[in-house]
Amino acid sequence: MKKAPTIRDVAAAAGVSVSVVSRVLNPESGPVAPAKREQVLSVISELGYRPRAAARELSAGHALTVGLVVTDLANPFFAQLADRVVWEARSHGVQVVVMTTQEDPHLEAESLDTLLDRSVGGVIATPTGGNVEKWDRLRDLGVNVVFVDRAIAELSDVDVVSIENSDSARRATDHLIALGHERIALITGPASTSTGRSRIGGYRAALESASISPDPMLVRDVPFRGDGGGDAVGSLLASPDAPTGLIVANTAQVQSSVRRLVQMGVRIPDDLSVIVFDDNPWTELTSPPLTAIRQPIGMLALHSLELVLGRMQGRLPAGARTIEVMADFVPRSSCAAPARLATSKSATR
Amino acid sequence: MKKAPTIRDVAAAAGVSVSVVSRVLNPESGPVAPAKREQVLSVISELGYRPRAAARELSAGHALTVGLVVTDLANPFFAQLADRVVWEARSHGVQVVVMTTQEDPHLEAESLDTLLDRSVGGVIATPTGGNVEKWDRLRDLGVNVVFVDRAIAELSDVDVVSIENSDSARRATDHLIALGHERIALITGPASTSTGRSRIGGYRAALESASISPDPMLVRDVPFRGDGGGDAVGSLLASPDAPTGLIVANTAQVQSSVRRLVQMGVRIPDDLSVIVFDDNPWTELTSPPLTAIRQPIGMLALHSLELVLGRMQGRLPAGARTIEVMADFVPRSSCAAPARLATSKSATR
DNA sequence: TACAAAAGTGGAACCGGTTCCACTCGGTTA
DNA sequence: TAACCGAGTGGAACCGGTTCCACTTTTGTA
Repeated sequence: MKKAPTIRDVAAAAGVSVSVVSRVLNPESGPVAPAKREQVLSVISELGYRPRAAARELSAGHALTVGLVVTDLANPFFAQLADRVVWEARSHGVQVVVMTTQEDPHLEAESLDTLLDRSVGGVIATPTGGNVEKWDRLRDLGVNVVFVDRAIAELSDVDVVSIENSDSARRATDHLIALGHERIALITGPASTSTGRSRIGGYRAALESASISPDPMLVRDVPFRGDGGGDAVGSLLASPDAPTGLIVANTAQVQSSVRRLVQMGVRIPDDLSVIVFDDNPWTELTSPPLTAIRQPIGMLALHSLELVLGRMQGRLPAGARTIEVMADFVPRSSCAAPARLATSKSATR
Repeated sequence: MKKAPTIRDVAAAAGVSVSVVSRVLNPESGPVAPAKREQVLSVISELGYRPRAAARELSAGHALTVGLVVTDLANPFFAQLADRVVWEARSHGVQVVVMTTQEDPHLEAESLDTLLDRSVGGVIATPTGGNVEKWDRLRDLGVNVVFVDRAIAELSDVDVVSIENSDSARRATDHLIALGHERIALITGPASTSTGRSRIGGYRAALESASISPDPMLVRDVPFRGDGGGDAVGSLLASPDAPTGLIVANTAQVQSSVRRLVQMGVRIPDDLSVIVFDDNPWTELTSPPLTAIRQPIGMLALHSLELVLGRMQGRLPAGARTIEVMADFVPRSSCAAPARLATSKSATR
């Protein structure tokens, strides 16, 4: 087991001081005679020298690393987000430390402490909603924070990147209304999250424009974890006045909801028209392929990273920025006009 | 923006030397009087002191970090693997830096250099197959390497964790043979990978046991990236002597293959019986639900991390270890006896 | 030709931990 | 009572970079 060369090894081999080597490594930090620069560079490649990140971090006070804090990578949404973030970060020479919270504020707090130990320059996170003071402390210590997909009401001065939640929910609802649906159910994230509230808002706005009076029983805000989506589907369809259209706007619950629909043998779109917030590749392999709101995950990742890196390099003006990107509406075969039969059936009960 | 307290701040506030604080932090490194220990601990919690990871790394020479090198996190297999690795690592106080290679040896090499800069204690990787000398150099510099899912023939002295590839392929093949299939196609990973070869081996063994002569045209080893699976499906089914059974044993190509089957309107299992190597939750939401070989990803993650951490702590005997875990066979509705019609149709051509 | 400004260089402190070592102080043992 | 041992402590070097500063050598300008 060999030992990796250090900057002093390089200096000695090149017959210069460590200062010169360091200046070759960081060109902005001072002048070096062209001849010596060549000399040093050749010794570096000959020895295979690479500067230790830890040493650089120690003296710089912060690392060229960003933390990515998400619920879990088993969720395709976060997996793809992580994939894009890692990819973009790489092209900027930045590493990504991934932490998962399982939607548990306690684990989230632990993750933030760990990232603080590591002196990360920034954090991209989908916050659980707790730990308000912890996020504040993090920012106070100079860590740049960007929330993605969700925001926290109590932390209004944090950068946020998300899709246009209200607009997306509105478009999905409008689509069903245009097909003739009047009883449209919405399964969405907790009303305590900005995402949940905005999507409910967009849904309500669409109903109001169509002069359909909203039925609170048709709106189900379920937690991001657990089987809340499936349960909501079950209880919605068990109702005597069951909906003819369903929008699953809680990304984490799409799979659970669709699974329940399949298990119950619900015929789509005959019995129920369905729109899901998910661009999982498998949604078009189900039968029928599901009409979906596709979140432009690459854009979310790109903007998040741009914000974090921009702040880290101090090239962004002060003041929190909110970036909302458009989501795509992808019509497939899971929506149709409501069946006469279904309408009369619910009417006769 | 405040400044985080350092060990010297703690020492000063507690009226002791930094040595004492350090010994409180690392109990094995020396004695501390019980009274002073209490004193120091109380100052630590009062100041909210946390040791900087970079400083510790610098003097220790290596970090409490492991690198995870996979193709991409958009692949559910790697996403779940990463999820479990991150989770297990957390419970050991270890952080995970994720790097993706896009199956490109050049990007892989870059990732390894980066991990070296970061002085990671270990690397868990799905190797692309190239960079043999680079992997060697990494190990030579004291980085513990564990390959997961695949091995590299040229690197025989590296720990490997994978499923029982041969056995799994054999079981899938046996299942189709038992149903009466004789023309069974196999889509698998490149024959240059251990995984690909083992699965072909298991498949051939099953055929031989049943005295079915293998047809080389029915075995397609396609790259992990790209649309090789879909193309293979297309060309297999276009053949005058098309198979009645199909095993997709290249995890990365399952989605592409199934997509093509759906696009071509192939009736499953009437026209074709299908078994996939994938435990993607969506495989049971397709119609029909797909019979699958489920890789115990949690086990792969657990064993990989145990190996890496075990080596890092030097509590494992020398010599490479190979761990193969059993995969589950999950029968669903995508397999049936071959249709007479299909048989006669292919016979009449 | 004289002198100021700029380019180039190396020494040394510093970042925040860990660890070796010398030292003091009590209590045992010969 | 002297020699010895171990627990407990603080000083200082060290890990491998970066950066400030003092110093020497060019170069440019009056």
